[in-house]
Amino acid sequence: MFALVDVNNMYVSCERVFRPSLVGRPVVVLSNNDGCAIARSNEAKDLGIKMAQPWFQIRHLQRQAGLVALSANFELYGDMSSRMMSLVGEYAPRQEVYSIDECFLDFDGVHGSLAAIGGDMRAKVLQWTGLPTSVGFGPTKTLAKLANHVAKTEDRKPGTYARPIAQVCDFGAMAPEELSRVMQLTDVGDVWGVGRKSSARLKGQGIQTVLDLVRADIATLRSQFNVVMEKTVLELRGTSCLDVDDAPAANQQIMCSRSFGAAVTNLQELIEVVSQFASRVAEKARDQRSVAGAVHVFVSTSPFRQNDRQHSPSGTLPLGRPSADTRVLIAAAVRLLAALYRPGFNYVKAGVMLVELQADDQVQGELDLFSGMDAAAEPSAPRDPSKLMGALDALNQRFGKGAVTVASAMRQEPANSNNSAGGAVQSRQEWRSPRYTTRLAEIPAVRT
DNA sequence: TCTGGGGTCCTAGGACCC
DNA sequence: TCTGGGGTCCTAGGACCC
Repeated sequence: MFALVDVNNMYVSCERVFRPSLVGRPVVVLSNNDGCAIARSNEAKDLGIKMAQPWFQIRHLQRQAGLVALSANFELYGDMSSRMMSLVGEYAPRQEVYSIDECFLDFDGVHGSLAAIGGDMRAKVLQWTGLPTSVGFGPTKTLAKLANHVAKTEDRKPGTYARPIAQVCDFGAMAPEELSRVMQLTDVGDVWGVGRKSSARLKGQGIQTVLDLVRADIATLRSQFNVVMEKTVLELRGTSCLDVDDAPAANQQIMCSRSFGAAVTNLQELIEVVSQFASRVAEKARDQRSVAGAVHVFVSTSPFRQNDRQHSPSGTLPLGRPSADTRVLIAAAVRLLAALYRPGFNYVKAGVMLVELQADDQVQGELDLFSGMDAAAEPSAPRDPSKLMGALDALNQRFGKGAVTVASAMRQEPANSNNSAGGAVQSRQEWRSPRYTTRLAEIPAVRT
């Protein structure tokens, strides 16, 4: 039996832990540039705010409906997440952390009432972290996901399923006819793995509900869609195709990209920001002990600025030898950028991606053809990049992000503020809360 | 004025091989 | 006029997830 545990409205719930006055009010958390709503409280959902809806379309609700907007505080959410995950992980032999706010648990071989265990989990996470969670159990991951969805829906809109569903929803303990009824009352698009496109196509064929999908002909679906759809249907029927993955492999790609606070046309500013991104992906690569075989860079104008000429080039540069050295990756990224850049365009976004990643201890060796030859002919490759980069990471760990950085990732001209990363490229973040749990200086004060 | 930032997997089609 | 029959590998693009 599998469980899916997730935090209700994760980012908003994290904020409410430290600002209880936000409980009961419509709250949204905004994306990096205060651009869109990426998390919504139930009250905000009730106002009709959609996921990823642009802020300028809903800002009037501040006055009209008392909507509160907060800038994303990922440092806080990440820390709250690891607290929640470690608590929940105690309950089952295997745990797969699936995203920042949810995990699968494998309860194979665990005895006792799952509903009781689930209730205990929720109570403990709530008491120890302040975060509200939902729990779903099912004989497959897809069913556990669905059970979780059902529990959450019932919590938010009681009566949806005619007969009440417990706060912890266990499909394993449900009579078959009751499970069918629940499936009949659930939209096919709510199934894990059925996205917008597939949902529309399925509905075009008369498959509206989860029950319709379960009863559809699997061979036909396989030929019309793909193996993913086939597995989804098998899982909904109780045949487990997906296992809990408690030792996920290292990422195959590492990306850092961002929209700018304002459009940028100047190459020098782009070089700075691309250098910062390259520096960040280099850190991430070293963190998972990988080296990259190639660097990919893109910049783009805004499709929303209809009067602007559009230009969104991208390119990939293979590295002679795989590397996670910040200097090597910045140099490659900047070279690419210079080749992609055209003057006169309003760029609003850029990104750096590392691809062809491999484990840093499995890099193919090289025959040193230069040894004994003209030393000046050899490219000035770093002698022992790992040592220097290790020191860099240690310093930044101890003294805070950005304490030591490569010069090209810094502002080239005196910044007009005391923030070294200022300028047009700087993200807007008007309403970010303190990083209560990860910075001593921002720890909440308790009055006595 | 103002529109997120990460990732994964699958498939089709082209290049290339013998 | 008539033009084989297998394979593999790579890439771009699409769909999906949160």
